Amino acid sequence: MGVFTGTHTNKVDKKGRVSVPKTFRALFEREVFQGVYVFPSFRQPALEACPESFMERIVDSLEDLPMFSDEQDDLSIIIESAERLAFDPEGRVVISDGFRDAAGIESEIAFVGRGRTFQLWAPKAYASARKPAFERAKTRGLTLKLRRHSDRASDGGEG
Amino acid sequence: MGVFTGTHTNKVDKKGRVSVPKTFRALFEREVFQGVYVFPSFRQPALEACPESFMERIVDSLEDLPMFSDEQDDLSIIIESAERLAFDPEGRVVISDGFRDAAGIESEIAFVGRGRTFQLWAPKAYASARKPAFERAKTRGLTLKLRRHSDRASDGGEG
DNA sequence: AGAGAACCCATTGACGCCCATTAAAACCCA
DNA sequence: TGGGTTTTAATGGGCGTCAATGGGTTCTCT
Repeated sequence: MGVFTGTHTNKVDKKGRVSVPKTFRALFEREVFQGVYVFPSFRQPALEACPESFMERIVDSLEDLPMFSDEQDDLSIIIESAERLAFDPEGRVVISDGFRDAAGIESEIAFVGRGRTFQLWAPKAYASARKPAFERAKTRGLTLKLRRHSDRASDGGEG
Repeated sequence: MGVFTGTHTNKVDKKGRVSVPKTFRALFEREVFQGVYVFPSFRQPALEACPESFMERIVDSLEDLPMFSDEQDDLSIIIESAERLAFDPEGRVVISDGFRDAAGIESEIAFVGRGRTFQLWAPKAYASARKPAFERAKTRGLTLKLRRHSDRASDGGEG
């Protein structure tokens, strides 16, 4: 299946195009739509990105919230603001001016793997946001309870 | 299935390549991706390494935490900093400059088995980190409660 | 017709692939 | 059990391919 990992920095050209890293593009092979869905993060000065199948998962999850509830209303902004960007023949996408401004992106974009999704950052902003996160992980001694081996993604239940 | 055990030291060449011990590589036979995922440890001056299946397990475990939560954000640094390194035809991988610096690695790398994962150390650093750990285990009389036999991670069992 | 978008082509530099060599462990037979 | 042989892992370096990049051209829609 594969996951988005690592941080890869590529250049934005005059036309606003940027190459999506090959290792990321490889995870789109089984997607019907060859391109990414992008929307602004409301927690960080960055953009969130994912394949179409994951966007559908978000939509489904939103449907689990009560219809007409404040929560559903608010979170729906993800869908409302999401742009659908197709790859060009060389595997590039065009980031709109509005999105670049929102993330403070200028001449370079850092693609940050997040597992089933990834983020787009201005390299500097990412560096300054990541450092404290690493420190927190170190000093607070963060731990992660691993799923048991067989406990596959099947949404079954937790151990 | 097999586990990563023991400590094996190999040389790093001018290109930053290092041979992954054959006994370790043998445990990748059933993996789709022939290579390792590597990320800096935030507990020790070393690098953590694992097969893709284990990295997916980490991703799945992170998904058990709420999307957009602080906790998920902080722990995601594992995935964000993880590099995906493919084996070359001779079973070597390239360790980036950044990673070598982070672990103080120069001309040699010690591969340290950790069961389902393994670590990469500068041999000297490993030697000096291991001694006190062994002493602690001895003096504190550490014990381990074993899982019951059948309590397998029922991932299909062995062929 | 003009603007914007999608496509095509050329360049280059890093990385993956291939071959040759060395070192060592496993094997075989006396 | 020892010596000799064979296989295989580890190492080193040269070369080709492809991902990333930049620019130019065609197409489309208003």
